[in-house]
Amino acid sequence: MAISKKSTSIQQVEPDEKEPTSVAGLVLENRLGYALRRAQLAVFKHFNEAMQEYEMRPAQFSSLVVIEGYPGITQTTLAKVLDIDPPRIVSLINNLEERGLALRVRCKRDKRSHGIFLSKKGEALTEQLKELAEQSDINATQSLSDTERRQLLSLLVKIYAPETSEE
Amino acid sequence: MAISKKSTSIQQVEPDEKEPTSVAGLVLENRLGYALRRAQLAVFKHFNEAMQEYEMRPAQFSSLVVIEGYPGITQTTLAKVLDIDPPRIVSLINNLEERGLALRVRCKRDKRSHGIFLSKKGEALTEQLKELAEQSDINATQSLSDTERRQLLSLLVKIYAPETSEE
DNA sequence: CGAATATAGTTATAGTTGTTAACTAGATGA
DNA sequence: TCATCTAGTTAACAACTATAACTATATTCG
Repeated sequence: MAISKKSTSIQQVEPDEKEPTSVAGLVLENRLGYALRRAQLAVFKHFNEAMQEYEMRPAQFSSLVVIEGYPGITQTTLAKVLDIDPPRIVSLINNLEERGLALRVRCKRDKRSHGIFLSKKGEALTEQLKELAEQSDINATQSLSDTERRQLLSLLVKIYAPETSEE
Repeated sequence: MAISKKSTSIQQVEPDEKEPTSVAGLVLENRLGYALRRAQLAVFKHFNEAMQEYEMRPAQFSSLVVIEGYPGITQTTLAKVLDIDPPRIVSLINNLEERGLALRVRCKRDKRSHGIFLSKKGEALTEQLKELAEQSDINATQSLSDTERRQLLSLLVKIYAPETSEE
């Protein structure tokens, strides 16, 4: 229950003596959304450090992985798979193309659309970065056992893609 | 393994016939960072919809909850607890203060610092929103059982605050 | 056929967030 | 007292996301 203090009429009050430094004991600790956000930021921090020398952002890496798995995928489909808006795909692919990692190939049948492919260089880099990313995930979750990590992954997939996780 | 296609020399290629619409079967499905991000976005989406009529953003709500738990907390400490930068706190508290939900009280002992308190209105709203938030989390994770939800929360806390979760 | 409609990709824009540097007022300690 | 430190603030800026609108092609259907 809230601590009643007639807050609105207080003029001069000492800040609380206890100086908390974590969310321990607060309702926040029981909020799934908050915990997800904090955990996500912690894991991304590791990822970004691991990828720093490759100048690879999370969304760029995800794109590489999807393109590797579906060579020739169109930009629209890539946007659907990654659940991001089409305009974001443009600069994403521009960037990968400028760096010689991916390339657009105009589709013969439907000249509006492009198939996206990885270059040899892109394929090689993707292979390399996938291992880095996996290691980064493990480092970021060292307080978890392998079993716990697998459990966590399975629970998360159930949340964001409930239909595909029922196999 | 990557499908070899001599990508760099291709001029005209049909996009793949299969049109994937999810990350099912891809390496992405095994990436903890990606799964965390997608799940977090999904849960936040529910939260934002639930809070829409109150114009309450995640960080504002988190602040309310922490202030409720530690009345008189200073802005610096709040920043530490929420793990955000001090400049962000300023506009956050400004907003809550403008809306009559919280108030700064200059500390007698150290006139540089402010204790932050909830107003009566802020306390009442926080109580109300906490219930909304909990319901929103449950709605966002309907594919999870209560046990799974508790498991997930405990795993997440282990990641972002490993020391406090060992009790 | 050809006009209306729809789609893929793009551009431009702006709102929102997070980051950094620097400033002010007050505190601390030699 | 002077130098240094800290709490809070301001301002500038980089990054991300969302929206609207434009182009070029494709499709539908009278």
